[in-house]
Amino acid sequence: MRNAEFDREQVLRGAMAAFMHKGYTKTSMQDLTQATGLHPGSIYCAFTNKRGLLIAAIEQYQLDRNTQFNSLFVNSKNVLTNLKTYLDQIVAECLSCDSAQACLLTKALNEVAEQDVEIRDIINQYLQSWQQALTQQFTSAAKQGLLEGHRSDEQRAQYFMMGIYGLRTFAHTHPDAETLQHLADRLLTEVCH
Amino acid sequence: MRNAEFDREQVLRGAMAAFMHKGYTKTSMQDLTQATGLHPGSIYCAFTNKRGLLIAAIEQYQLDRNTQFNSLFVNSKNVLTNLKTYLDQIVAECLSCDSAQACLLTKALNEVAEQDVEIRDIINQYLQSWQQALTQQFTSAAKQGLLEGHRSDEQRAQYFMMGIYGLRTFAHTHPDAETLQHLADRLLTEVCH
DNA sequence: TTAATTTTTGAATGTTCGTTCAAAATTAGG
DNA sequence: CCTAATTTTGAACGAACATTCAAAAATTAA
Repeated sequence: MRNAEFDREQVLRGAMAAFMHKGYTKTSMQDLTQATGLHPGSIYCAFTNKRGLLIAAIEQYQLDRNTQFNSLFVNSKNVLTNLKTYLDQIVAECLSCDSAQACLLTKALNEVAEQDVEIRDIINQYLQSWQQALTQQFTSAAKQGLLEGHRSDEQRAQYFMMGIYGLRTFAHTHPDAETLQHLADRLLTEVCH
Repeated sequence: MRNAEFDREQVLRGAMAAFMHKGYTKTSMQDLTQATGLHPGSIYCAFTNKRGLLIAAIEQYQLDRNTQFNSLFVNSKNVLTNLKTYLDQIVAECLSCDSAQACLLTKALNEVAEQDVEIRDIINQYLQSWQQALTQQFTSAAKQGLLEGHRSDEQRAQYFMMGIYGLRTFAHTHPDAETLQHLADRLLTEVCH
């Protein structure tokens, strides 16, 4: 008997970074051996193939994002303050120069989802659970009397997600703090009215 | 002497469809010979290489979109009515089953722009001219007294574009007419306030 | 009709890709 | 301290890839 030597999370974060930087198709196994520190055989032993490594990396990404999300919203602050902090984090991410600019879920959704139903379903499921988490926040905000208008919490969450998707794409052409921050602030204002 | 036999626009529309359907990297030259009806040698003769064909296809895409945009906005109707029609067209596009669901500009921006500065600059230029065209429409709308609030026309155009980007991504997970239409209507309402 | 020029054709090329596999290394249980 | 079980290693593999190129076909000008 023998246990695997590598740290699974560390390996997956390396793969995540590679996939986010180059995209799935353009990331070669050579890139992945370098990014993960694993030899080809080990990758195939642990993750079946390149596609399996992507799926595992997407899962890890979702876990990390979930942790980040929860740690932001478990406090007792005003929900709107938390939502603003959340958006500010995304704006900062869009402006950062490392390859975390893009969301791996939407990046993979754009690239492989049209060709691979199984991966699309996995990503859709993660995005759906993200939407539900956001909906809960708007429910809390409503209970705190922070929202105007008569839209459902789900509709607010959907509009919010649409805005974040758009913000990330827009950042490609306008990687400018002031512009992005203004759009983000506007989005938050709008979604609460 | 001899002129090329093929119809350039027809060839580029075929290439456009292939790139939109499979993405740049996953579209093989074999796919492209089939989509364009041209043999490899002819493609290389006319467009230098696969990358050159993408650039030409992107240019054609922008020309087609521009024509479509102008033909919608040259009429004398209420600008808001035109903007609504424009959004409705995009919603319908997102729901269509053919490979025109995605915008080739943003699709290529996501896939190759991080690795290819020249293509990124080309796409950014096209998106910028689209933003300017939208800004003009908001300027017209303001003159017609159709807008409330005190945001600049450019800011409205940017928010509008962000919304469209987001709508297209959101459509991947919610390919549902009612949901998308609601988001689009909300976007238009918001951008005018 | 001919000659010059250009495009078309599609097989061939070298490269890179994802994947495999048998041997070597490592570890845990008995 | 073995032995069985599992992982690691990295060279090797066939397939698929973008690209090339020389011969053939087609067009135009003379």
